[in-house]
Amino acid sequence: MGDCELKNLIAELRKGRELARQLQIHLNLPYSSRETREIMLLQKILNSFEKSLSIVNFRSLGSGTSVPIPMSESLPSLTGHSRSKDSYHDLIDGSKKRKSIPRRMQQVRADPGMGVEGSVDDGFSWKKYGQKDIVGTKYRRGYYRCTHRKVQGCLATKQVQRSDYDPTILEITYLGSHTCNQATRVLSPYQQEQSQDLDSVIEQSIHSFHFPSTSIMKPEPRTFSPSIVNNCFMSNFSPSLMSPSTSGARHSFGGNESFHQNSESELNGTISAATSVTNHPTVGLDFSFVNDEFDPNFTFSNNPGFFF
DNA sequence: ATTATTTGACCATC
DNA sequence: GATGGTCAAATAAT
Repeated sequence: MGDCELKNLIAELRKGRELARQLQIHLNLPYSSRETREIMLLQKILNSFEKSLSIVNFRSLGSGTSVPIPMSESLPSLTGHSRSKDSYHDLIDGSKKRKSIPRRMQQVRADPGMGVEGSVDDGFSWKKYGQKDIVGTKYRRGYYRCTHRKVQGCLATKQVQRSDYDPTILEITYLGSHTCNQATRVLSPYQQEQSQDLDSVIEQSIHSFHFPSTSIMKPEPRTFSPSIVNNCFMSNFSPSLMSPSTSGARHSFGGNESFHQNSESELNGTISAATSVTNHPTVGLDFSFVNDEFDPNFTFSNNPGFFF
């Protein structure tokens, strides 16, 4: 498929997706008052568009297109408050653009009965340092930091919270980039490049639509994606990038992640990390990577060829 | 005994 | 004052 055709196809898919979203808005939510069937249909329509875009974009990746993800532009409502003494937040406070936080969210689906949130083995070792009840959400949020924070000064943290809509989904927000040797271990430069691409691709498989309770309960509407990255999509990737298991996590929980750099800060130069190459079958998991609201005006200065 | 997690207090921000 | 993020003492797990 030529570039032109591909772009047209993507443009059409995006148009369809936006129309579906508009329909969603015109249905005059809150959803709770709507027929479940309507909601489900609408979600299916949106999911179809998202899947299509994911597939198409994956193909485009095969042709060498690499895609940066505007995660730092997203999820403003998640930004929350911070302590100025924290060096990570000092970075942010230095520039007034809070949205430039290297923040990344993904959703991980776990089979019922699987480990507690936060025990996900995503290839890095984390230490829990707190948990908090968050207003408007059913489940408390767990706070984790890299276990190498003390020794190596790694500032990477993550927040894990069970989804209100689907308790089997864990919403994981990664903050900051790993500067510890976890970030570079095992992976060869080639693998790191691959993992970056994988990360980019997965980010594009985002399915953005408003979930009812979120729109109602949170201060600002957020967009979430249901877990739709299907097996077909994921199976296209190298298993070595799929399932690390070198951290001390006790629960068998495969995953993949990498971290986007903060283009404006000292975080520059940190290496996007993926997972170890330990090859465990990814069982009982369904990963979904989440982005915020689609922004048609968003431009990717680093990559003019970016589609979504 | 050591390590990890939980919990309430504290602090910054809004 | 409400909220979210972090600290550190208490507790639990190994």
